[in-house]
Amino acid sequence: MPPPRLRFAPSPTGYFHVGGARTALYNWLHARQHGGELILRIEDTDTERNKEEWVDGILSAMRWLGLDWDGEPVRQSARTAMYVDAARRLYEAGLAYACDCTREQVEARTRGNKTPGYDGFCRDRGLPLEEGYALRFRTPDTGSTTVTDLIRGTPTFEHSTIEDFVLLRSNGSPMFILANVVDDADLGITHVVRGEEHLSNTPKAVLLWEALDPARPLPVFAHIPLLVNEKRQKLSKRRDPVALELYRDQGFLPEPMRNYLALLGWAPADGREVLSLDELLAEFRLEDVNHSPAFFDVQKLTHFNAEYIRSLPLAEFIAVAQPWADDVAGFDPAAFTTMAPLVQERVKTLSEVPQYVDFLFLDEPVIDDQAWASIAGKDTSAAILDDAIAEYPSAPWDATALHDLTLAIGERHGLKLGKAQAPIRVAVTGRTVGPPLFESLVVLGRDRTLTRLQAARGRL
RNA sequence: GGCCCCAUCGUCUAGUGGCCUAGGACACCACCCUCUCAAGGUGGCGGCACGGGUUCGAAUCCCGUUGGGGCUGCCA
Repeated sequence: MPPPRLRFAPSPTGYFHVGGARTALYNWLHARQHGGELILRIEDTDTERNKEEWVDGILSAMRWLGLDWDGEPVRQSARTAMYVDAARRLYEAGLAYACDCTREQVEARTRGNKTPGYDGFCRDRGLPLEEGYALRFRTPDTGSTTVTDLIRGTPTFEHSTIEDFVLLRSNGSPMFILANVVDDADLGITHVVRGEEHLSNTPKAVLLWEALDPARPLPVFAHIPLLVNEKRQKLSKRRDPVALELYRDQGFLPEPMRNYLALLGWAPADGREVLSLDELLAEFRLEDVNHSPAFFDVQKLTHFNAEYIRSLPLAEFIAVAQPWADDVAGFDPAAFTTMAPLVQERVKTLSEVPQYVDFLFLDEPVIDDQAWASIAGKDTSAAILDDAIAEYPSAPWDATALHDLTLAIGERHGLKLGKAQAPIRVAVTGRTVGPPLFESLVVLGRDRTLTRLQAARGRL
């Protein structure tokens, strides 16, 4: 079998969302695991809604995910002549006809019909193919078309339920279905892998494909289940906050995103969930993809992200996390490097990094109100701080010594270490949660620690 | 409304007629560990939408019902 040729065909009408990303991933996996090619085709035939910035967004999102493509992206807007030419051939062969009906006229005529859609009013009027007239495909009146789909089986559509659909708008520009089919044929596409929302349009595509070139074998179709929101509706660019870049900007890594997306609708034979790209490439099977829609669950994505972050070699974690910590005033790379291992095992997203280390860089910690209230309300807080202020100056400045010393201070006041460390943590970091305290104090230094303890004691 | 697709714990899934008293993961709860928080460990909660068939036997096959979704545009 010759290597397959796939295409990912997004339209630049909004930001690139996770549903598109998964479609791209499935296309990429199938192409690459069979030594085939992946064409990136920008479906920008709707000039009203397309924006160049969205095209850039698609390209950068693909690169971020690590999905490459072959050759230059194909721009449909640059291939209009080819679609119009195909339309003209259809018109001349009598397989399509010109139409001047307005939407209002069609609605007025067809109101109450059992089979909705265009009524074929212009079929035999012999209107010329020129500006001002739309071109419609002449759908067969009888018979049916069966779509052969790797995932769905063989859904059959009666021709009587398919209206004479528009190929060219009255301004002469091609519609999606025409451009789509002409391009798939011209580019030698062997597998059409796309979202299930296109399944209903596929018989039209098959009809068109056969009308254009009956000798050319049809591509293999694979309609993958939709990604849905919590209301089980198809993910929408406008409605749902699922832009890929949104996740990138929140500190999600591309690897866990890719891993999670692959598992939304597919699973390996055993129970593994963390799969490398190589493992996905080896084990993914398009024909094993699920049939039912999947909810995009940020909580599970977050879990994957945390797992990947923890599994990073320390140097790599520092490299990806540093830009986030760098935003904090007074950022100190050496101090950050020391704290990094303790931060790495705690953050679920990179955006959480600053809150674990900012106290090291700022002149004074930002004291969280709730955290302060939690120690201000306890009468032991002052005594703990007093003892620490008295004894820290002469203590060996290492984590073990500080641990033991603080443990002793706590016992003196009838507190376990968990309680005893609380006022010190809040005084020094401003928060009740954070990296291990005594390691933090070591990095902070004795002088700054004492200054903060005294400041907090004064505030009590 | 018409056409098409789909239906296992809250979520993602394993399951392709007997291995299922339905397995795993996320989330949630409890306990353990523990300087906070995580991580880790142990345990728990929780599901085959419903009704008919077929079969010695059904989550798995068939039919119907219900529910959800997609398409139905001179959007893609």
